[in-house]
Amino acid sequence: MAKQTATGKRRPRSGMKRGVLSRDKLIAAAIELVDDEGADALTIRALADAVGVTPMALYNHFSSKRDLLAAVAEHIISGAQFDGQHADWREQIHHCFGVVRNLCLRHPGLPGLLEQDGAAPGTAFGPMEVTLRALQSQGMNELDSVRTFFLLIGYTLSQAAYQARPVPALEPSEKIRTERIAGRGYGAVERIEMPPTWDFDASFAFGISLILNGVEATAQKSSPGGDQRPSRRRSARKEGN
Amino acid sequence: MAKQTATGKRRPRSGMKRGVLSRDKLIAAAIELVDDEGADALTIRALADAVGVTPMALYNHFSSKRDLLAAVAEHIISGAQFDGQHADWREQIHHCFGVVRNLCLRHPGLPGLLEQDGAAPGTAFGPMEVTLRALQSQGMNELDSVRTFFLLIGYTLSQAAYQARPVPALEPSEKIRTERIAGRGYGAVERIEMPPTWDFDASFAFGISLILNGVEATAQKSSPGGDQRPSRRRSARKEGN
DNA sequence: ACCTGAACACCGTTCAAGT
DNA sequence: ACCTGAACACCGTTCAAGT
Repeated sequence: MAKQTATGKRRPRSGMKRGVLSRDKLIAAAIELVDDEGADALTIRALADAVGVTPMALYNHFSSKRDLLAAVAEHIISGAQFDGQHADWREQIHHCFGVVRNLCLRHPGLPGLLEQDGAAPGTAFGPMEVTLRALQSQGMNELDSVRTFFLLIGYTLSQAAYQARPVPALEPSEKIRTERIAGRGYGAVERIEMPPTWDFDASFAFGISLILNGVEATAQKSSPGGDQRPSRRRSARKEGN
Repeated sequence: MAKQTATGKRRPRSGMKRGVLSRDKLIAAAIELVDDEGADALTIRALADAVGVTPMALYNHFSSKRDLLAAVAEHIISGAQFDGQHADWREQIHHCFGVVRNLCLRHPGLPGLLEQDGAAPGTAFGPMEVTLRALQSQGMNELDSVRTFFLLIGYTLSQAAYQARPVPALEPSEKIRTERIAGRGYGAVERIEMPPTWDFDASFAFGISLILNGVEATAQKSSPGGDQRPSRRRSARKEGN
């Protein structure tokens, strides 16, 4: 489980006196807290309480709460395998963001942690690597593959955050039903007949598929006519939209 | 500017004694606070201070902080025109989410408010209406158009939130450059040569276009071969991924 | 009906002190 | 090196009281 300190600062080089505390133990306790009671339950004081220690003791292991949050997020993510080894690039991306999503659902606090203060450092590099390889294997240029990665990760996190809300936040279908009364001039919204319960899995799969269809369509639009440089596959630099 | 009280509870039916306070004034002050100092600066106490009153006085106008946040979000959104009256459905959607995005950039606290506690009630109905109409005009069924709406709104909010961070949170390009050293086995990530500054506008336009390309491609995939019901255009119910 | 004042149960963090 | 204890400057909210 490799001791990679996110800050890289004060790694205890010898065998730490007698592990009453320690970064790893604190992170484990923090994850338990988040999983059981939500991201808001992870406070310095609550964590100190959970491990039977004074709040200030934590500052020997984390320089701030932000540092703690980043460490928790990184620990959760570092255990995941985003590369599904699929031959098909579409399956590869589907797998990758399925893993991201499952991580978020298993640890409901994760999206909140990632959005916090920009507490995700090298954290997103795993999914990014898989995505860039998959897209560039289809001939997409660097800039556009990074943009597409942001599209995929943004969508995935926002949907997972929505689904994993502490109080289920009204499922979309019920939300619509409840508020529909107030709707004025919202014909299309009022006309909707939603299923009794929202199928988040199917909805997410649909969204990713649609994006991947968009990738294929976008590639077809830019390549057949205007591929000026015939040599390497890393051509097609610009092209806004 | 219509007196629509979000809660619908205690609307002061007569002309309010002498408007020292009032929901509208408080909302205006709250927006100013959020715009100037970020979403975190909007606290009950700070708002009370800004209008020269005791914190508890606010509870005569809002039942809780959540209620206040919802009112602020709704006021910001209610002033926007999401329907650009474009004939082309793609332009229509582009305009709609461009407006959402501009709202978020002009009021940096907005994405935070919307993600909060599910504080967006009928708030999303404007963009939803425009999107559903546009998509259904292309023959997309109800379920899929709602799913696509969630894709569009999720992407838009996540990108705007990222861009509008209090401290610019490291632009993507710089983030990559800074962290690249630590990257192990992230070949594609390390190989990236990003432009000196990230063009958020172009990136967003690319993302929306890609999604719309995906909409067209998805429609083509489901209609030509397998349209079992020839009658109405609201066919093609299922089709997972 | 609207506002004040004191208080409660929380936060993250600093500082000085112990061992 | 690691932990404690008291304190500071904050939160949202309740409760009792004023007008």
